Amino acid sequence: MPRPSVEVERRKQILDAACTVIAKNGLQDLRLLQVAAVAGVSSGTIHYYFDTKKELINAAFEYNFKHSLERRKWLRDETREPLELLGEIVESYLPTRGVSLRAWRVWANLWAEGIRDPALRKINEELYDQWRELVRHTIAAAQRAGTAREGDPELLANMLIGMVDGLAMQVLLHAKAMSLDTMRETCRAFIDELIAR
Amino acid sequence: MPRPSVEVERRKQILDAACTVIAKNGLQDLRLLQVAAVAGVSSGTIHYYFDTKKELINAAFEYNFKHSLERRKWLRDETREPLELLGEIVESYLPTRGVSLRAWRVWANLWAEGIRDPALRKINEELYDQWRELVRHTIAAAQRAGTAREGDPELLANMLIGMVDGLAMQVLLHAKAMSLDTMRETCRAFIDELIAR
Amino acid sequence: MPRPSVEVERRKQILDAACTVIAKNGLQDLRLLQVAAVAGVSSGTIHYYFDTKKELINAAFEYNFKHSLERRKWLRDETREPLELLGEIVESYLPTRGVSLRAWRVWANLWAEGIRDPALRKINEELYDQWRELVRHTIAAAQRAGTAREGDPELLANMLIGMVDGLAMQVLLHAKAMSLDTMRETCRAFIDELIAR
Amino acid sequence: MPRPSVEVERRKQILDAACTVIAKNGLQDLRLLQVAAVAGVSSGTIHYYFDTKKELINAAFEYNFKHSLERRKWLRDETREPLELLGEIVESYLPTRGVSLRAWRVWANLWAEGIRDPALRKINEELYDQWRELVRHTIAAAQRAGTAREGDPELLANMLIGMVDGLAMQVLLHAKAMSLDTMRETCRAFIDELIAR
DNA sequence: GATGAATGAGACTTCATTCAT
DNA sequence: TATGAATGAAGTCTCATTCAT
Repeated sequence: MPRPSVEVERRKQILDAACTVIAKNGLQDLRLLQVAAVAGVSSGTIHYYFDTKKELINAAFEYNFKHSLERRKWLRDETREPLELLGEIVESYLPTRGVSLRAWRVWANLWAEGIRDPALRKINEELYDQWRELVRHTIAAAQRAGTAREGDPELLANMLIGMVDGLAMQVLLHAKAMSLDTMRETCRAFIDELIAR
Repeated sequence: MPRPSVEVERRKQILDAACTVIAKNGLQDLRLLQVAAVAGVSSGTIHYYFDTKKELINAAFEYNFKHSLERRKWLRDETREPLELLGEIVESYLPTRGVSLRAWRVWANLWAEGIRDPALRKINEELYDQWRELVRHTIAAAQRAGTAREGDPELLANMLIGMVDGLAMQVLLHAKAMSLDTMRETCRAFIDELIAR
Repeated sequence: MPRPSVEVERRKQILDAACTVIAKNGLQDLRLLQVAAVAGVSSGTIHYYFDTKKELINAAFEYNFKHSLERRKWLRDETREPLELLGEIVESYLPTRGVSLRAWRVWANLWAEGIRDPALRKINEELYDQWRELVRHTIAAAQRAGTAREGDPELLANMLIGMVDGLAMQVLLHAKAMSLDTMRETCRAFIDELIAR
Repeated sequence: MPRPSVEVERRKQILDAACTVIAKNGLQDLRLLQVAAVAGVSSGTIHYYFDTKKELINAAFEYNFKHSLERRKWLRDETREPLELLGEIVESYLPTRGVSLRAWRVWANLWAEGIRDPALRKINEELYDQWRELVRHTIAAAQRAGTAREGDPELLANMLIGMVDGLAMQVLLHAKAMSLDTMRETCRAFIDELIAR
């Protein structure tokens, strides 16, 4: 009596555990036994759902990506004031506590590994495209609404996204000169002083 | 009869090989035998100079960092026109071919690993501090020279550095929407349109 | 479905193989691969049951000790004539062929290693205590039975045990002046001429 | 200009260091680099004097043996009262502090290793023969002097030597029931009560 | 669906030995 | 004589993967 829901649920459970372990130990020190322990299953079960370690890892990166999109659905809100929305978009991308921090740490591993792995590059590109399109669209809306200056919205979007990504790495690395607050203020200033009219 | 130059030279040789392998294979797939092969020494020699793999890796990251500074000494040139110099600073940080690309790839691995390793965080911080100070100082000089608008130079420096770091990751990952040229134009635009008067 | 007997059985199998290899090669030249080969398992299986080589070795010494006790249970026989029993106790401790010889060789390695390892010292002490108590008790019984002279039974026990241990080493080392037979006669003489009335 | 005395001296220095390391670490954990360090020479020098590690070890055992004889020359004293001398012979073989303790620890390693190595067996046999002959001769002298009972002096010598060897091992292993004092008393009692008239 | 005992390839590391100096 | 940098064979240990249950 196959119960597909069980399989789907168990997969999620394992992938979530994998993300937790990647965030905590890095890809370098990811052990399937530890993923199994965190997921509360046996090592055999991991292989029942994923043929190889590589497959699990890539699926975990994909899971982390999908999860990020899911969490940010509400940012596609055409009724909000664009510039205000832009602020919230950035806010939602800050490496704060909890889920967002775990996601960023997983992402840092994807970047390092993606240099060599086309599958991971594809995942990165998907998120990057969506994230850039969202920002670009919101800036364009602000320009139409007259709250943002003229200027190529795609160019501005790339600036802002690059800034968020680069500063986030410094926050993750606990650079003294780049705390979470400083990052927030820096991004805010970019919006308020260089994008806003 | 001590041959001090031999030890120093051999260390460099091994560290350089390690950087090459990190850039090519990532930390994940770094094998000491491959480092040995690239360096043209035996595996025993690696351990003669470095007690453990971890020690070698950290020393390689340090080497990569010191090497980067060395290569950019000439950017501290007080006689140049500041805004022009700022352009060259950014240009020198682009992940172009050869040495710069290798350095960036090594750096991406340091970022992923540095989340857990305080020693690597320290290396990151040192480079970040120097890089930020250089950019801040150059922007301030441009403001004094009247070629840059008013505005907190530290804030602007953080924006620019974040941007470079974040966009560089996308270039390294071959994101279709962020080629090396697009990155260059984006950074140039930030300087020309938002920093310059 | 747990198969508890499998784990216990496999452990014994490995420990027995370890004793065989220690007796044959000494601790010095004990190779895990050889233990694995003798046990008929893979090297991985050794590590599945014992985290480190050291742990295996100590467990093997413990196993050798427990095994020795097991083999000599029958010597605690209150119905036997004490002096005759004493003779058989000594006889059972002679480094003759087979099991006893292997046990003695393992024991010689424990002695050399125990100088530094408290865990091994403890094992030595346990056997020594039991062995001394058995001899002391038997001598006392002989005295009560009137077949042995007066004299502190503990002192006599220590003399006899020391003698057995020291002479056994010479037998193991094939000293020309101390064959197995000479050892037997020497110990017998001690019992017959110096303990017996 | 060859100065043979230098070579001889250096050899002794290395052999003495080897004994110290064997006593401290056991054969198991003897490292040539550590012997070199204790001897105050380089690892290369060790190999200048000894072709292989095995050769050094065997020479060290030989050195330890010769050293023991040297230290006990004075025990061959025909003018002393035999029974008293016997007591001093035994006393000189107790594993007390300092030199004697080191010698015993080295010896314990020789025993364990000698089971397999004929060269070491030979060293053991030489000491054992001399030691037995000395004890036998002294007991015989006491019998002739009328201070010892009748009885085969070789048999009694073997008993006493076995006892000393066996008890010494327990002292080396810090067995609670066999302290140095208890060993001394046990051996004394054997002489006073079972050998002496 | 799930387990976990067992495997074995492969990695890091050690260390006796060599040899140019 | 003596050094110590360099070697590389060999060993321990790890861990993804398999498979009988």
